[in-house]
Amino acid sequence: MASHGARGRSGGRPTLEEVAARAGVGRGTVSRVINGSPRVSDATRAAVEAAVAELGYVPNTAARALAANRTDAIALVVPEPETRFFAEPYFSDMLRGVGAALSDTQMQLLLIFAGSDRERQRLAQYLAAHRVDGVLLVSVHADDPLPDMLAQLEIPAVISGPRSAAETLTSVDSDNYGGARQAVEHLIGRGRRTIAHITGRLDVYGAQRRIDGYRDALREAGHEVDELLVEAGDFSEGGGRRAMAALLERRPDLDAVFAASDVTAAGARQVLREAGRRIPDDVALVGYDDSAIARHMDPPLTSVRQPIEEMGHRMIDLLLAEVADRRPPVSRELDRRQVVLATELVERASS
Amino acid sequence: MASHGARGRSGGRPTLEEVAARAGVGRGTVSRVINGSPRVSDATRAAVEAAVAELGYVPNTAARALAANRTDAIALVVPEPETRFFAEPYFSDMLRGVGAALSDTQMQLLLIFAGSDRERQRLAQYLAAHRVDGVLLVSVHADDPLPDMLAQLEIPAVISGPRSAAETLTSVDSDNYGGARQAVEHLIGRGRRTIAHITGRLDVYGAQRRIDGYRDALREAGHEVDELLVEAGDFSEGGGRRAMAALLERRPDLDAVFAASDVTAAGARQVLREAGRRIPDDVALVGYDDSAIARHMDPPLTSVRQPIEEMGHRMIDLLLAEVADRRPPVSRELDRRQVVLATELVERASS
DNA sequence: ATCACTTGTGGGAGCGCTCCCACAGTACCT
DNA sequence: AGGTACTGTGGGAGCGCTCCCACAAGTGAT
Repeated sequence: MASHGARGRSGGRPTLEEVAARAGVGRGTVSRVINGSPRVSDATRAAVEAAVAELGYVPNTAARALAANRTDAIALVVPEPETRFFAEPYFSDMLRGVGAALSDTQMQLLLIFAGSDRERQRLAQYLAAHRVDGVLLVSVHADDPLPDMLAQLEIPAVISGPRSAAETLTSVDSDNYGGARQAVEHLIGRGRRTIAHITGRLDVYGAQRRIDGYRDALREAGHEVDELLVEAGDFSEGGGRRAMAALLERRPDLDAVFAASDVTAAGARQVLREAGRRIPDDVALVGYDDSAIARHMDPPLTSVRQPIEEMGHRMIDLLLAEVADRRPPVSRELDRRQVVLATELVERASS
Repeated sequence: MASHGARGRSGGRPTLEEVAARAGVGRGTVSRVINGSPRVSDATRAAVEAAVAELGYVPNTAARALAANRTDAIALVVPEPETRFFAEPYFSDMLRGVGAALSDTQMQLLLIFAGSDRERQRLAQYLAAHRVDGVLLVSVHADDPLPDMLAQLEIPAVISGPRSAAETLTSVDSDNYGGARQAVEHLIGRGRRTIAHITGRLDVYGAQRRIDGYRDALREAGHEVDELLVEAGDFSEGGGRRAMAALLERRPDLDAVFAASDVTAAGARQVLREAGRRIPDDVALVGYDDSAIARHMDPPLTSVRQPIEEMGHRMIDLLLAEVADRRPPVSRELDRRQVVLATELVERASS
């Protein structure tokens, strides 16, 4: 029944106090040096830094968090049932950007899954406990209560993909409207006349914007918009199959399909093949996301690339700025609270 | 120049003390209830729980961490340059299992990237600061100093994929040897005679085990092992292309290829196509990982599925057990410190 | 009746830091 | 000479918890 381990024993990790003693200064001064305060003389700073190095001092995060009421951590909240989300390359790319942006800072990244009800409840606890300084929200649906909860708790948050045109949270998104236009204009440029669209989930704002882009591109090119050429999908492969089948039934004369995701396009491709349509000879196909699937599809899929990695980077930048500012939740210049990044069409053999 | 916000103000989040006052008990008693100590009478427990509910009390993590010298957090360390790693479905699946296992606990998940030197240095600081209770190590190379560092700091750690047969850390892995055998036996069963192997990175233990499995399967079937049929890859697509080209040059008569990853197989497939070989008619192709790419390849790729999600789950279970045990770093039963999970061959049109 | 445990409880001490007030020292005005 | 301001510094108080000691009350043996 021996007691509690190395707790409190000397020989453990050095504390601020010990560094102070070693450097022959007070506790406050060491704290100032550690935190980069300018109000320290050069000589003192050097002495403290030497002591820190000699002792191998590393600040105790918990103590700092308790005293300063901040955590130096942000959370990336994944509200999807994990299954859906991870299958997409979206996540990996986003994480890459987030990681890159974070590696310049002292911030830690917490990954929080909020798919199931139990997980969401735990998340609510985390947030209530202010266990993180800020939150990154990805892939949120229109009716998700999470954003409002964050606003109420006054926790800085940045969302990828606004829930609507009236999004109140700071958001970073790619230009879904412009991306869709690029895709459709490309198809028109290739001489396609009857261009169908398989949409994403209709409760996702970005999917709506892609529909808008699709319509406007057709209109401006002088094509009429036939609603029989638009079929709802859900970003999934199965959805792509179902939608493609419906479209072929309604408009067997179609000669191009713009799908709201690469996975959707993969589903559509299967149905087109089975129906004996050649790609791109009979039907041109364009996807969205420029995922690994697009490169490996047969034929390789033309796709709209979103700068997801950069989006992750920008989200972090904005979030850290909000965390740092803290005070003015309203007053700040509202200019760049809604960032929209350009997309790029990657042309491959499918169109 | 107003001062520091809501610090210390009443109306903030309730503390243990306030809950105690409300329930008419002492601080210690509330702490006991919160932490599920059995040494509390039922009546008192009920009173405290009521107070907790009424006040919406949530424990302050930082204070708890400081007082108890634990963090209730574990880190998932990704030592690869992020680029490589995330491209693989491996990561997503692993994360899914980890997330699932974690959602039953109070533990948080920290994601730490340790690709660049700066990141590695930060990681060392984290660990030195004991910012996490345990560490999950994925995808570690043979010469990585990380595991030893963890051992020295006495931080519980579990590694996915042992670095060698003599791995000292607790590890969870899939049966690379058996998986390779499955693949090769399958090809032999299909009547293939001249089966090549494109290996993974040779400094990865799992890749070595796959080579062993490949060789043994051939031997036991009475085939001779021709080293001209083995070419080193590196798990990447480019590596697959290079290796395939080399193999075709050396042994143009080959009629099957077992690639150490799906991505490698994708590279090999391109070269085979360009060389005019039909899959599977002329050359059968089998990959490893059963990733999304396998399903979407043309033809769909036969592949060895690893239960990566389950691996993530098991890793967490083992890690939490180590964290909970704490004391006996040596004495514990050593039986299941090296867990190996079975693989499964997913047959598709490529073989 | 006394002793020896056990069970449940209260509250002091202390975890390692940040914040801030106090104050010595110096510089520059009136 | 006195005032005012600023710079650099030390250290008290306190963040919200856990750990543990002390102790009251109950239980059963002697």
